[in-house]
Amino acid sequence: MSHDDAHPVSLQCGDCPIRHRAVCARCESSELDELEGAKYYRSFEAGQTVIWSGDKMDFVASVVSGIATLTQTLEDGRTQMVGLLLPSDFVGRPGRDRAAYNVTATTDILMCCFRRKPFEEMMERTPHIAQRLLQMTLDELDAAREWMLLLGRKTAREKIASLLSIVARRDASIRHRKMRGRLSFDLPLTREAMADYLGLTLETVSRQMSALKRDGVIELEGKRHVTVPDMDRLLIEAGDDSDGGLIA
Amino acid sequence: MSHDDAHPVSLQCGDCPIRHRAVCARCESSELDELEGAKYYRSFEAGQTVIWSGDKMDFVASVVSGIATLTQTLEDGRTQMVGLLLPSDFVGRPGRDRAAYNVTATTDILMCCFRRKPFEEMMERTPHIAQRLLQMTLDELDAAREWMLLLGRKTAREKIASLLSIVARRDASIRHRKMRGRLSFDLPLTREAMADYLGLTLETVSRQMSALKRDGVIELEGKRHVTVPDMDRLLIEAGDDSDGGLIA
DNA sequence: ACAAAGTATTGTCCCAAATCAAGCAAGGCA
DNA sequence: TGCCTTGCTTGATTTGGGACAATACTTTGT
Repeated sequence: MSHDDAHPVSLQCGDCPIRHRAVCARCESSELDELEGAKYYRSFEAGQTVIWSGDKMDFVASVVSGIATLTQTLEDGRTQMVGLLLPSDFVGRPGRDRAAYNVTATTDILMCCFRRKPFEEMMERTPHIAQRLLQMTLDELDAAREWMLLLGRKTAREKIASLLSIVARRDASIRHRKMRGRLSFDLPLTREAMADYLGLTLETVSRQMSALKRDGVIELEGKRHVTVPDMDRLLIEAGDDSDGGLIA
Repeated sequence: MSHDDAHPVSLQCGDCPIRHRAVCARCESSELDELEGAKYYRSFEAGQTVIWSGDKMDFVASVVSGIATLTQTLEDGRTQMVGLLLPSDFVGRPGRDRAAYNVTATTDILMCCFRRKPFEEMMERTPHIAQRLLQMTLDELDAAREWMLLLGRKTAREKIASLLSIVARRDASIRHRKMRGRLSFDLPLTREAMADYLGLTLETVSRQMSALKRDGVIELEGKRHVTVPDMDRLLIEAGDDSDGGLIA
């Protein structure tokens, strides 16, 4: 499938950094023991394709660390990102044996995998897994619908501002900072990936980034490090003043 | 909340037209008995709003008959439809007490409702409900992602052709016809609703409908009845030749 | 230190779709 | 019978962002 990392990683579930957010979040220690026995790790380097849409997919997985993207394409090459996979996100679908999307690592990534069949059987026996997966799927559905509003109705400038505020929010939540006043963070995406996510061309992304910088909404150090002097200002630029709660 | 229909409808779950597709699809007869006792029906007239986004929502429901839309709006009025609710589709989210979207009846509609709290408790006890809801939610997530590709990357003409082929597919599946050659169906949406679904203006929808008619891709009798002389041709116009499998 | 590849910015041109603006057909109802 | 309203179509005009192209900047390898 893909050239996996050679180093066999080994982690105890109890020490796992995504223990409390992933699909196993609700499991009790006995249930965790069973997962512990069935899991295996795979890692991919930045840029590698994890799975091609349409390929046979005999496993499901949780992202442990790193970032990956979920994309769909039209046969003439037009590409749309349909999901951003962050640590604790789930990949694959129980009950389906072929991948529906391309999955690509944008940073080095570590995934905690289970063979699909055993996982499906375990889900039948273990409501805690199914319950958590339902919750995660409902959250993703909400995120997808929020994104539909962005893709269908927002201007290029609003799209960029929305993406920046989402990345800012995620960063703030990981680092336990509050979403007010000045804050800065790294963009984990290239301009092209941003374009694929927002339904724009990379040139338009570049132009709008420059425009937001010119207007003082953001400051840039290098290409990837963004500082937002006034978060409220950015949220107004994003259009959906209220909350805009995407991706936790 | 809204002026419900005065006629108290009563149906046996065993005779329910959506019995095999709704959230209760996997339930056994004992489980069905419990649902039978807790359910109640509500109906809404075409055009009525079922729920406003942000409103308190103390029930969940299945659409029994009729069609409703799920929409999101920006405060300046821009509107994006994020889901089309057909018979057997589920409304509301266990574990959340406020509606995230506007729900509007586009035809007269009948819904099978459950108070939220009892439903949540029942879900804990009844894996069959949770399993089915997970399956339905995963399907909706796939549909939402397919729609993201449409909104982000398709042209107006492709968007219209995609919508028509989806409605045609659904109609064919209900009437047990195959999706080949000549077939015709009613559009359950106004031009404005189509525009909100496709991220276009209603003028563009109208123009592209006319263009597809002029080019012989579709024929129109009145505004709402569409005949497709050659389904394959329409699928090619939709851009995603392969399958394009949205909404079952 | 230089080449080569990948990533980003900027400029020019142009078109698809939005916007603004009538006009038409079909009910509903007074 | 004529007046509204609602839903739809069509036309004229503007514009946001796409397409294509040239030019930087930044890594990485040799």
